[in-house]
This record gives sequence, C-alpha cells and structure tokens, in this order.
Amino acid sequence: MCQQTQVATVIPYWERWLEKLPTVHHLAKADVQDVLGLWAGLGYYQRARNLHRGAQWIVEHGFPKSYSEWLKVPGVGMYTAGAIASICLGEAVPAVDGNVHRVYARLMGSNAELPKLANLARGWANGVVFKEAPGEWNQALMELGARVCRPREASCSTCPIESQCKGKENPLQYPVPKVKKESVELIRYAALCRRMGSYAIRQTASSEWAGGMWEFPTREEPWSGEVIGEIRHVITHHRIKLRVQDVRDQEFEDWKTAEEIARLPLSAAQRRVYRQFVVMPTGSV
DNA sequence: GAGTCGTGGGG
DNA sequence: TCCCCAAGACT
Repeated sequence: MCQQTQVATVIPYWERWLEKLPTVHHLAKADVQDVLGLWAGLGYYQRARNLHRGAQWIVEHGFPKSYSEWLKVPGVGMYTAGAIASICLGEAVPAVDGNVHRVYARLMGSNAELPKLANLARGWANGVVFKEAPGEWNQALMELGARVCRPREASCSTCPIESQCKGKENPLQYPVPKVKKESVELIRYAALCRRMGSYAIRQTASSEWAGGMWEFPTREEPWSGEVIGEIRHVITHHRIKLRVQDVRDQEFEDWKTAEEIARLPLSAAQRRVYRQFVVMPTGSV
C-alpha cells in the first residue's frame, strides 16, 4: 500500500499577524473586523479590541517611553507596562504576573488572597528588583515561578532561594485558592436557517459576549424549528448549552454563504456550530 | 473592589 | 467524556 503523506502547511497564528499587520501603523489602520478575524478562537475578544485601540493610541501619541506612559495605553495594565518598561526600556520597575504572585506567597508564607496578594507581591517585587538589569531580573522571577515554583509541583530542591522560603514545607498550600464561583447553566438557541444557499448570520454588538464577532442568530428563547443538535461550551463560570435549531419560517437580516461565513470571525462555539451543521459545497473546512 | 470575560490541556 | 484549572485588564 502506497500512501502519500499529506503535510499540512500550518502557518502559526503570529506569522499571520506579522504578515497582515507588520507594524503598529498597520494594526491601527486595520478594520477591527480584521483584527477580530486574526484573534478568532483565542477568546477574550475584548482584548482584541483593546489591542486595536492601543495601537491607535500609540500612532496618535507615539511609543511610550516609560512605565507610567505605557499605563495610559488602552489594554496595558501594570503587568504589561512593567514588562515592557523593564525589558525594553531598562526601567527599574517590577513585572508581576501570576507566577510572581505564587513565588511571593510561598516565599513569605502569605495567606493573602487576590487582589490583596497582587498588591503585596508588587510591593515586594518593587523593592527587590535588580536595578542594573531589571528586565533580566523580572524574567528570571517569572521563570522561577513557571519552571521551579510551579503551581501543582514545586521543585524546591532545585530552587535557588529555598533556604529563605517560608512555604517550602508545604508549598502547595500557597497561594490560598480563591473561592470558586458557583457555575450556572445557560441554555441558548441558535438558528440554523438556510435559504437560497445562504445562512442567516449576525454580528454581535460590541457590548455583547464576543463583541463584534459573528454568530448564527442566538437568543434565550427557542426558535420555531426542530432541535438538530446541542453544543456545550464553558465560559468562565457559565456552562452553556447551545441548542441548534433547523429554522425555516423566520425573517433574518443578514445572509451569507458557507464560504463567506468561513472567513468571518466566529467564536469557538459558533465555529463548532459551523463545522458540525454547515456543510460546505466543496467539502472543505 | 467585585464581577466579568473564552479556550485548551491535563487528569 | 467530564471536570478542573489558569492570567490579566476593564468596568
């Protein structure tokens, strides 16, 4: 049996970004729809909108030259501003991410919970940052958390500061776990309505979940039509059952072909609806 | 300051 | 297949 090996050409998503939006100017000028399209599948779609706004801020004001200026950029908070300022600008400011929270909590044996823990960790990191090489220092601290002081398997025997660590006897009890919010089940109904080779489709408002992304018309009330399947997906503490209905007698505004929909930014859940229930004429996708 | 946002990987 | 987990920024 002679089987030809098919080598799929997979372009990493960051290369797609760099190809389509090579500079901050391209990103700032891009349609937010194109940014969402590149972001599709990654979740947290408000971040894509903030990234776009951040690029526009930079084109208008120029690249920030300090931590405090970076903080003004939409979508850039204290962690990101600290990382950029210390690594790229050599400014002696801390870059405190979740890894550093954990390192701090174990090192100090702190039972503080977020967000208080974050404040304590940032204050501590601000005091110990190595001023001769703040970028290297911050990366080392974060890597210590990622590689050694790991969430579920702390490697204390290889840790350079084990002797000073107050949590080394029972590292996994730090940081204290945050109380989980009780999850809620939501049932939503998506209309799969095909007419003249096109499907009903709509763009969500920017204030809705996955704002600006496209979806098969989805609402809380059932449509009129047979339920042909159910997609389950989880968004933070929501367990969503997305019931897909074969809808016939209903008016919709926007219609697009399967090929057109394939190029629209869809969230992962809506992409699953597409893959499971929309059959491309060519059989692709 | 508490609530909110999406997805993929690991057990 | 199900359940649990995880980071950072905005409002």
